[in-house]
Amino acid sequence: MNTSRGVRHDSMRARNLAVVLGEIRRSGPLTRAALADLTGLTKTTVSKLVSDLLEAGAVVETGVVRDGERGRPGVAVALSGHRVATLGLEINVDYLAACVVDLTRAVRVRRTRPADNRNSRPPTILRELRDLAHRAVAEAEALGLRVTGAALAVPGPVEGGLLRNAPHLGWRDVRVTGLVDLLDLPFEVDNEANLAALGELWFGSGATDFLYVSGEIGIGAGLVVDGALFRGTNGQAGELGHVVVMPDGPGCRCGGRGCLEVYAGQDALLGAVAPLSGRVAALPGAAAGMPAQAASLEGLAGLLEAGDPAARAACEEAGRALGTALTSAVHLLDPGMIVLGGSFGLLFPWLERPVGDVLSARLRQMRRTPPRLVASESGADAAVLGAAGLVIQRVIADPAGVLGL
Amino acid sequence: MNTSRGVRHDSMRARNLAVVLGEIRRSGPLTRAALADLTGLTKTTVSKLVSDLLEAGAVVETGVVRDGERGRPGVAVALSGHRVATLGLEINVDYLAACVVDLTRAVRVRRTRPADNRNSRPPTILRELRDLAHRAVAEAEALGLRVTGAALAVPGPVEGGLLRNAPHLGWRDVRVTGLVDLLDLPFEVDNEANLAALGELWFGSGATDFLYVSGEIGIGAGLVVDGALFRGTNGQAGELGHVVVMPDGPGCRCGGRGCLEVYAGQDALLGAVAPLSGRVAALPGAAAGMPAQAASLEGLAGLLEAGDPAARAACEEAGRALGTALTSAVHLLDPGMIVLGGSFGLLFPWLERPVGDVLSARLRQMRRTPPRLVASESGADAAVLGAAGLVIQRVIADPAGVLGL
DNA sequence: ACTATTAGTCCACAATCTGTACATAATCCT
DNA sequence: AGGATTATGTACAGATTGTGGACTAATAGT
Repeated sequence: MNTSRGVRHDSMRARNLAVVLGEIRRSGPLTRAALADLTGLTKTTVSKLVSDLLEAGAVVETGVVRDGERGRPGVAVALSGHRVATLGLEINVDYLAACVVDLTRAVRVRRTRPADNRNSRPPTILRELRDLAHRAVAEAEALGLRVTGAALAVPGPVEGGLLRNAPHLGWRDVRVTGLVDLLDLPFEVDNEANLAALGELWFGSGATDFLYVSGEIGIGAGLVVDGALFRGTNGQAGELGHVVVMPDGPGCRCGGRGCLEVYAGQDALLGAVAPLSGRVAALPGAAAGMPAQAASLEGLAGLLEAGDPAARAACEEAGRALGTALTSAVHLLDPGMIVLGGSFGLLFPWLERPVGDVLSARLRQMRRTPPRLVASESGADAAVLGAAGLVIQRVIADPAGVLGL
Repeated sequence: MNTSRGVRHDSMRARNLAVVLGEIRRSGPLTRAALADLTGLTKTTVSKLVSDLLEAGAVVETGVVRDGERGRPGVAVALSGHRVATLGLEINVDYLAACVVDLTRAVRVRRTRPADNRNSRPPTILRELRDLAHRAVAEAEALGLRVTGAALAVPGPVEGGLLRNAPHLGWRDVRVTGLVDLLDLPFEVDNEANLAALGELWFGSGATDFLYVSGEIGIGAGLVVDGALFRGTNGQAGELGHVVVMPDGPGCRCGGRGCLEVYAGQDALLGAVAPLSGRVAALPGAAAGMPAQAASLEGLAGLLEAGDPAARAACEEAGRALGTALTSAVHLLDPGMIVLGGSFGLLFPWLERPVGDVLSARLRQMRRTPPRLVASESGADAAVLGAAGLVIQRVIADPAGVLGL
């Protein structure tokens, strides 16, 4: 627990700026009078705070609100997308990505670079990422945006700026904060599953309480409770992939046996239909030249569409394993909803029934209603977007500090 | 998400009172000068705040600090146990309990009343609990204490003042907030496992990051991260008892199969040595006239001490199941430590090895070190104490509101 | 004894929010 | 159409609370 600092005049003002900006963010364009109502501050105070935010370029007046009520109409104030922006970055197994998002969470710049990172050494990739980041920032500046911070998504658990273990990259204990110096920006790093969950929060359906299940090559999850990410004690919560499904099942690369990943990881899913790969290649969805993984996953989807019994059986088994692991997750984490993302989002039509069946059979008596099961609304870029969104959140939570008010 | 209110002068002051009081709580007796350093407030402000807290009876001056440094010695200020207190209550299967705790978290009044609540109807029990509470409050007042709030621990999940489902009491959807009117105090209700976790936090070893496992008749758990309880979306997180250990194992009363409770619940543990109950009764520990459950649990412990192979095998199996469920819990919740409480605390010597073996075998590769496994420091009264402590926390977090400053 | 150093208090001052008053701009009602 | 009503947003004086430097008090070192 950190030392809790007292409130002084300047921090009172800083807090009130954040409250006003946060309320504008949360409840769309609002008049000063409405803001005064919502925040409990007086109209006078709100006026002063809003005029500071206008000057800083954080908000804009969007025009007079004529709502049919009588009385003088107010002037609506909304977040401004013209000045403040943040940078999201991602290192994944087969690509690097960068994006710039403005204060309204509109995506302004997107750059992706395919790369087979399995065969590269960390310094090389970090150099490439830095180039990508610089180009994205330059592009944003050309649009008149000021990039105020950055965050990076990596496919593995992070502890103090150190990527602890990314088995699919073959990296262990790699320091990934070197970008800070060059970009000269506030910088954060976090697990891809965590940031993808935040991507779903801010760029998805609008739900504020859910467990986002990230089905990539490994399986991770990020829990969002009341709009905030739950990280656990060491920031390693949500490792759904190694929840025990069958205590004496087949061995897993984590050293355990019968983990979820053994039954529902991408290798397991694709391996189950491997004998059919000839057929997969012949399907129209499987274009030549694409990375092997993606082609195979699309191939699997194609087989499923075509009603292939082996593919359906593989999905059925993976789905039931996922349902079993999610049962434990629901009991322990108590999520408001379950969102299947990544490859599980793609395969949702074939996973929904087996997963849902297991969940409802096992949870029916304990809970009035088991959490709803839905497919992710955000796509493959959830993690980069979540990274940029995380920094936007920091700006909104402390406009005074970040924008120098 | 609630409307976030702006900060006004009075809430600034309220916050600063809380900051000062919180710092006194956290870092023991402190001089005003030390408080100014820690909070970032000036000596002047701290002096004024402290004098208000002194007047309200929240703190006392404990005397001059002569630390050998040169310069005028300061006067240490510490929490006062003389005026402010709170009430903790508990309904469990075989007893009712009440306790009064002062601001220093010293237990001032303790009352327990054995009762076989399995065979009673809610109104009867609630009436008895109210009597117990009134007697405890009267006793506290005789000590010069002012009881400012109360909390109640119940053996089942709570949603909005409603005890949803307490299978071992046979209660469903019972409203347990009726005590408020009579006591005329702020009042809260929560799950016994959650409050026992808080009991461990405030009355146990002093750790601030752990998963408290409550082995009662059912099995629950409460996660504490950085001194705060994690409750999940509906306050139902930590239901360790129904984490899946073996997907197609024996049926559980929750409607699932192979839940942890099936393998390590009290019924399972005692049932495994049931054929030996004749021997149990003959052991010195099992005095006649005690409630059946307690006698059996002690009996089991007696058999274990005596090296009984069947009892040891039962513990071994339960321990391995617990280890399996805890593996999933560690992956999902990322606790800093695991504390075994309730009957698991009692049986710790025989559980430690099997649980620890499973945990370290399954977690070794994923984590530098698996979370440490320890027995609870607090006893059977963890939940009542946690309830009273919860209200104390409320007072410390908002002295202005509670004490009327 | 004298000096340096630290604790705690006093008082004038500064920062910020509040509350009332007022100009402004709609709708409602006759 | 015109006045009454109602709501928005700003101005100005006032209230609350924290700040900062000066001042007194109490101790250790020289």
